[in-house]
Amino acid sequence: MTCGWTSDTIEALGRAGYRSGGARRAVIELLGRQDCCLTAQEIFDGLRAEGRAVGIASVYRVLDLLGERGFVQRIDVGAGMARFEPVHSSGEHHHHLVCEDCGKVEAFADDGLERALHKVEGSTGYSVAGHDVVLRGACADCSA
Amino acid sequence: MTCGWTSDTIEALGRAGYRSGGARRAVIELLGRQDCCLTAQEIFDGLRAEGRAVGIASVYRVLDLLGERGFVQRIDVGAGMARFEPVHSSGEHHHHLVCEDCGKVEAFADDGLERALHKVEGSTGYSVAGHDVVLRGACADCSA
DNA sequence: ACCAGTATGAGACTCGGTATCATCCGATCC
DNA sequence: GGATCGGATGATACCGAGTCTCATACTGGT
Repeated sequence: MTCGWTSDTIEALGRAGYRSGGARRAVIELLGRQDCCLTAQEIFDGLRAEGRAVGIASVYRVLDLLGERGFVQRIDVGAGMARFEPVHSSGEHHHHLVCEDCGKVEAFADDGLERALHKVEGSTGYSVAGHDVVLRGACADCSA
Repeated sequence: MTCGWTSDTIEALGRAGYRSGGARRAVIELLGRQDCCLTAQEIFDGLRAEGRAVGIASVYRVLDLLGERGFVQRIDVGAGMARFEPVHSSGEHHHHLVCEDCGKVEAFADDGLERALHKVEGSTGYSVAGHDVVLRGACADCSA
């Protein structure tokens, strides 16, 4: 899971002429260890917890850069703050379920849905770069 | 388009025991005249432009109430602010295309997509209350 | 080791959204 | 119609996510 993304990303940025400062590497390594989306604040806290004192501004800077370059995806589940997650080069790709009670966010993937989205995207008149799907509801725990 | 929603909503709130103050009615009437989503700020400005000096707090209060009751849907297209639009009782329902260049937001609807979503929703383990789909890309004008 | 220029972190700042509170006004009772 | 009660309203203080700025630290090349 973590395997390739972290090193691929660091390498690709290196090739693109970016210097490898400590903060950028730390954020990328932490992101590479995740399997679902994190908020900027969670990344900041996670790094502090590891004893790596990055500035919040650097976290946003790195996320911005990675977003531009397509290495992370920005996700908006509507809680007033953005979430970020690694984009794996395999093209594998998922969407999110949000529990409106406890705030939990989970991932799901569905081929039928992707096909339907792809079909729609061709007929919009936009050149569509990406899509987000968020299902809102109550998770198994909360609906009990 | 505007037809039923405005009066339906005002009536339903009346039946639910809410008093019909001027600000609430003004917000509902303005929303009823729209065919796509507005930000709270746009609603606020729109009402000021009409000479109806509502407070921004009232706009949010009304949107909150209408959201709870299912009369408006809150939409997050990721520009750092929420958008709101009327939910028509017909069940008719659409999603959004966002131009990442100019920020324009448009609506689209697709039955195949709805079917695919519905199918996924049954298999998640969540009791899904709703879904949002956002397609991001460049509109016809901007991609030219 | 030196230099040029990028990366970083602290903190000020912006702005969407929320909370508070005194005042207003609509509905009801008389 | 007028008094009264309680919800509705608007101004404003406040909060917090995210951005901007700038002095300093560090990287990579020489």
